[in-house]
Amino acid sequence: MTQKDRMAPKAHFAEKLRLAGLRPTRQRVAIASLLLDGRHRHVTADSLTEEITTAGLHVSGGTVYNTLNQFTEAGLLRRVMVHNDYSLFDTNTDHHHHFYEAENDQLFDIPHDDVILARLPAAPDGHEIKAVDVVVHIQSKNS
Amino acid sequence: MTQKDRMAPKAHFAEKLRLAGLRPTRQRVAIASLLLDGRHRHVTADSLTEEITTAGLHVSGGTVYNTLNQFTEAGLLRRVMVHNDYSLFDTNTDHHHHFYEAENDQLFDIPHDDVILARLPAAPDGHEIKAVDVVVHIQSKNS
DNA sequence: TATCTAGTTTAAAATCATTCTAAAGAGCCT
DNA sequence: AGGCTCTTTAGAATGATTTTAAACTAGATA
Repeated sequence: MTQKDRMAPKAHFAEKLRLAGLRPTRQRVAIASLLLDGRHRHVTADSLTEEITTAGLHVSGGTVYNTLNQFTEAGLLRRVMVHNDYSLFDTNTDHHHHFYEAENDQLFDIPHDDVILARLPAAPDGHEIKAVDVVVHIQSKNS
Repeated sequence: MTQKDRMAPKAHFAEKLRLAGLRPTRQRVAIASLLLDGRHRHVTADSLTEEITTAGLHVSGGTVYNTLNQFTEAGLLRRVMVHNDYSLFDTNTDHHHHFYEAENDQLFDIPHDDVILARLPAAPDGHEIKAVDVVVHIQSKNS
């Protein structure tokens, strides 16, 4: 992560979107510059809308949802499955796992090498493994 | 799994519910006898309602949801997180993992010893690990 | 640069799983 | 049986997400 990456201009994100097969519209570039700046975090449609508003911009609700789905499909974001109240997206698309604390609906990344899968099943006939998600459910000790 | 288990009478399920701290109402016993007969499968509120109807019974929608949640809380069922369109419940509460095929929204159990976690992270300070869920996402080879 | 067209955005309505509500019903203790 | 609390019920409400149809725009073409 270089200084240049963090300070990347709109053109940088437009290019990133083109490479992902997405037309770089004003809205998508705006969202990309908020989400794809290299910082690792977890967002929801709601929290992203807040960020957009805070940045003094406006993007319709439908577009926020569409964009999150398109970015995910394009591999720019990753959907994290921990509950089904609403969708969570991870700006870190590298292979990693999560801690999930249900009490406070909080999600934490698990440090890179802290999970080792010594054995995995073979995929069923005619199938191949696309990804392996490990979710470690935690709770505070005094509960 | 004995013949007796499979043919268990209502009284058996009523007792099971009592042990779980749930008053054995007509509806709960009916649902328990459908779901807790020892067969391992995955159900949704919708598929369960169908089963109930097929059995010639009727339980209101709200009660189906309540019951699934109560059974889960009591440890009689397990909630499986693979997508967030609707909730999936597993009648197998033993520790095991899953294959998930998004294309057809299909879930398969992973045979008991086919996943070995050789290393797990320590839970964050003040927390303890409650469960570890592994979901292996698969897709058909020709896609 | 003007024009065209397919892809996008928009606000609002629609969808759909799930939860809530208030009234009627049923366990279960005495 | 009487009574008290927990449950069930149908229907309304909720809330995240998707869809709609019309207005707009990126980008290619003339």
